[in-house]
Amino acid sequence: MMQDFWNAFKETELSHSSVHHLLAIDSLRKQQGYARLVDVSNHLKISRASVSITIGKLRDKGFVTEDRNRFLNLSGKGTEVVNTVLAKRYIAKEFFRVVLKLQEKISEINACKIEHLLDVETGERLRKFIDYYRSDSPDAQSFRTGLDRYFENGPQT
Amino acid sequence: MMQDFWNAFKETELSHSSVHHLLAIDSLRKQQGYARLVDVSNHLKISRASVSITIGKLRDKGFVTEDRNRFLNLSGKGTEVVNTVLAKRYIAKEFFRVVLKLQEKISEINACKIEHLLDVETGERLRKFIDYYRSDSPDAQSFRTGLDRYFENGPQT
DNA sequence: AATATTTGTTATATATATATAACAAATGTT
DNA sequence: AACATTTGTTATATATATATAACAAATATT
Repeated sequence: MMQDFWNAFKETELSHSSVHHLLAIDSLRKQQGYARLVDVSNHLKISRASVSITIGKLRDKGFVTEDRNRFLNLSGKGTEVVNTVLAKRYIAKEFFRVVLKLQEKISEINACKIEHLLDVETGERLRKFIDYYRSDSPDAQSFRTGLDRYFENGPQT
Repeated sequence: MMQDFWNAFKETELSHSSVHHLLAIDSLRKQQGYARLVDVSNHLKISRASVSITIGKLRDKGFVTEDRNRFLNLSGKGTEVVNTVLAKRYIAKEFFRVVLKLQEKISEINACKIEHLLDVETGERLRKFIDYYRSDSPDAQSFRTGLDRYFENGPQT
């Protein structure tokens, strides 16, 4: 009983790899309007065989659906997972790009690395921080200018 | 030839798990002056068998040494890895704790999650950011005050 | 010293994430 | 329609990170 509950609970926990499969389906559907298994395979650069197994599990767990023509889609649950992760990725990327002023590409890579590790509270706090940092408040404006100078020239003793 | 070079190069790449074994040895030696296999096992809450295998590999790769009495220590290489990771962990923790004002514990957990993912450039940039954020510059001072208020009260339209 | 406990190793097993090979089903081409 | 290619599945294999069990070696207790 306890065991069943625990397993049901854990059903929602997805590995980093599984989440990437969901993100691939989302991304492909947004880009080209559909996502077949082979598309996911190419997108992630993982063999069809491996993708087949992972998608099979995601289907069993109810994150992914498949229509008569084998086109893949996300269920409500799947969409929720993807949106949550994308939101965190976006926040993290903004931080690296806008605050730390790292290159677009590096910001993207860093964000992908940590997106799935941020808990909700941390994500929200980071969001708030960035909001304030980018705001029109005079505090924030002069802090940005000062930070820029500091990044370029270091401490001006 | 090319292959050998590549393998030699990759020898330096350690998994997250392996790095944690090195960190455990470091931490134990700092705390209690020595680190045996069983201590690492207890510290990481991983079976002795598993630790034995991992430490064996780390010994072969030259990250860990063992004296006549089987006490473990880090080699120069091992120490370097540990110091690099600890520096990143420290920076990340400071960010969560001091800038985002998250709890000590949560900051620690977040830092452990991402410590091994930060590249050098990002780590340095984050370090610089925190330095400026904490500085006595009037910019930074009023930004901190404004941010605090924002965290507590949200946007004051 | 004899016995008990702790420690480290080895063998074997599991789960995850991947790969290749073989094959059937679907699709496309001539 | 016949043949070729693409697609998805299944079987089998590898690497990593773990576990338990059994056992030998070291250490501690009586």
